[in-house]
Amino acid sequence: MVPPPVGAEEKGKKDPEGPVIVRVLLPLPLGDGYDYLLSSPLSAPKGSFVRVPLGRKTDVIGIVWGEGEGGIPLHKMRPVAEVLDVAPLPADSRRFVDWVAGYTLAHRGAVLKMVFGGAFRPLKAKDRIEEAPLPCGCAPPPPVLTAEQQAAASALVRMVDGGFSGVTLLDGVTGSGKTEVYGAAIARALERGKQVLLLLPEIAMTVALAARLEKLLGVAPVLWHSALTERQRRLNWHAIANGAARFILGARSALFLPFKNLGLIVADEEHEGSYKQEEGVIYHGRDMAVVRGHLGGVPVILASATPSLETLYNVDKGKYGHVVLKKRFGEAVLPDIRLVDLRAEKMPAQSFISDPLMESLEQTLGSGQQAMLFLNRRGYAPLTLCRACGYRLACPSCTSWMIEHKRTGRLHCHQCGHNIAPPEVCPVCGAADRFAACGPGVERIAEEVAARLPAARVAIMASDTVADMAAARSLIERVESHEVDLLIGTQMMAKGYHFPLLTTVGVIDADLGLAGGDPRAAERTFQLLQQVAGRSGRADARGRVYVQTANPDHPVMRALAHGARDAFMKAEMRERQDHRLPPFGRLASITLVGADREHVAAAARALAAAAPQGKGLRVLGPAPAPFALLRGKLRYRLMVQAGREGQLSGVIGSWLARVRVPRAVRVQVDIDPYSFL
DNA sequence: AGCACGCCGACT
DNA sequence: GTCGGCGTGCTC
Repeated sequence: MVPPPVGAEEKGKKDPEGPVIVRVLLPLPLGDGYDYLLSSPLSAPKGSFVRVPLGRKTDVIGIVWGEGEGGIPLHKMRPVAEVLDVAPLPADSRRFVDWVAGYTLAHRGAVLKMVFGGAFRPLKAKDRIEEAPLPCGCAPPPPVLTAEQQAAASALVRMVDGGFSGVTLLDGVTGSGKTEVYGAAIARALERGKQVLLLLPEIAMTVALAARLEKLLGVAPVLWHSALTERQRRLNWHAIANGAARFILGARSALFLPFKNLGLIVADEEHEGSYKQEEGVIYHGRDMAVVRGHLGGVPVILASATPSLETLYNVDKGKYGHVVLKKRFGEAVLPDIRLVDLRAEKMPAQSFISDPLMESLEQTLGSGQQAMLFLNRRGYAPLTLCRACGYRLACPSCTSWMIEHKRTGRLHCHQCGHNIAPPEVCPVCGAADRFAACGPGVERIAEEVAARLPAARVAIMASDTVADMAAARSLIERVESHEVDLLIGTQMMAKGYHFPLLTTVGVIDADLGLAGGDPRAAERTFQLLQQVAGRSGRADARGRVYVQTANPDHPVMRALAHGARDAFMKAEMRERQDHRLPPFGRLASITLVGADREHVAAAARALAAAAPQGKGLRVLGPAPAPFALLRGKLRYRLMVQAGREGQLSGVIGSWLARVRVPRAVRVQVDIDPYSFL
């Protein structure tokens, strides 16, 4: 710390109550905050919320992060205007902000912004809620658990009791009742007066699970996700900060909330790629949950039926505990998974449902049960081309095709949302009526079902048909109450839903996710298909799954058909080890984004020229990124490959600091990229 | 992130 | 002659 100017120092010596200089972190991407003067009678320990002037604004809220750092003339320093009547941000929350900023290379202030939850304002007096003890004695009776569930629940409860701040994988097959098992650990943490955070990868699932958990635990969870209104957001934020909220169910951003006495974190569906935040501060919700737990001395439960390879690796290494549920709950057994070899099926053109699958659908619906068809493609057809000249309708501002949607009657870009009316004639050759829809999307499958199973009541579940949580809820209810016979959907349908009457699942194109050079493709495809398969046969009737594939010998398909998850994961792990890919090595991607190709390319070259040398470090690229054009911006990509040891973030941070990149080119760093797109 | 300053094109 | 584009720099 640079000593304050002489005058101030003298004053400070004479008058211990005199002004002190504090470092205030602001929820803005300004780096590490600014120094402000704090004069008596104000006092503000670390973590205090303060109102400070900034530029022409007088009402910026920041947090006292430490002592002033000096290095700025006293006359530029402005005074703290007010110390807010809000509990200071606890030390573990502050350490978490520091850690995440250091790791992700985001501005510390940008991370603090997440702590503020987007809309921090002090509460009005009438909205103040005092900390309320849990209503005792009115908890619902604990659920009836199987012996296997009981053993698993006891192990997790012991972890909570022991105050063991480690990570445990709750590894239970689909339909094994993981919720009831981790529910026991949540109940115990609540009994002990602790706050519990339950994370889900997507907000669409929170509402359905909230109702189930309230029934199970007798406590309605406080929700935290991006769809809250500003008032709900403010009330929930303060309830979490003052401890009134005990049980919080949220999306990944909930990790940054100012918990008063957090005692347990559960990350459900821990393998889900949607835990990865891909914009702004780029982080993986599951990994940061582990960090948050570690920094707060809080146990963490990761739950999944198809754990990620990284998590299984940590189990193998003995770093994570492992609690296993091998059996489905009650009478249910795991579904029978059959591969349908698309090379051997003689399917007519424009037909995508094979005979074995169609027969099974007829039989299933005929006997009053439900079925589900899975295809991870929205819209009617993924590609529209001109049969006269071969031109493919593409988005003008993205590297992507325009995708026909019957629902809107338009062609949509799935990257930027740009949409157009179907053109009358080919924009290249002028031919009329020569456009051909190539391949199926969920709408086209619905069309085929309507033609071949006209009596079936069909619903489509995709992000465009289920725009908000109310729509998702109402669709789920329609399926639950058997107003729908056949559900056709994309991956949003794969997650956690429990439809007792659903016995048959068809996977239209199991090979879809395997194309391209993504090293995680096989793992992801396996997890997704296993989850989809797991929607079937969750009550007493055994489920049947038809997996249509042109690669029945692919390790993913063989593993699915034989229920050989562990062997498949072991083989994947060897592959990763051979290529020094995560978790055996580390990756970071650096993407340069800008409107001017020359500027972006020049910045990428400059960065590559200054690349760090060193032990086990490799910098690949620059090359045009997979979506080289996105929303009209050009994208170049560098990949950094490193060994397991070493400070990857630090190395990249100092590298970027050495290179001057014009402001018109944005630099996006993704430490531990999940998707290579 | 916002906001101001500053230097080059088409308008009352 | 001005209104306004967004490139650059600053905010304790």
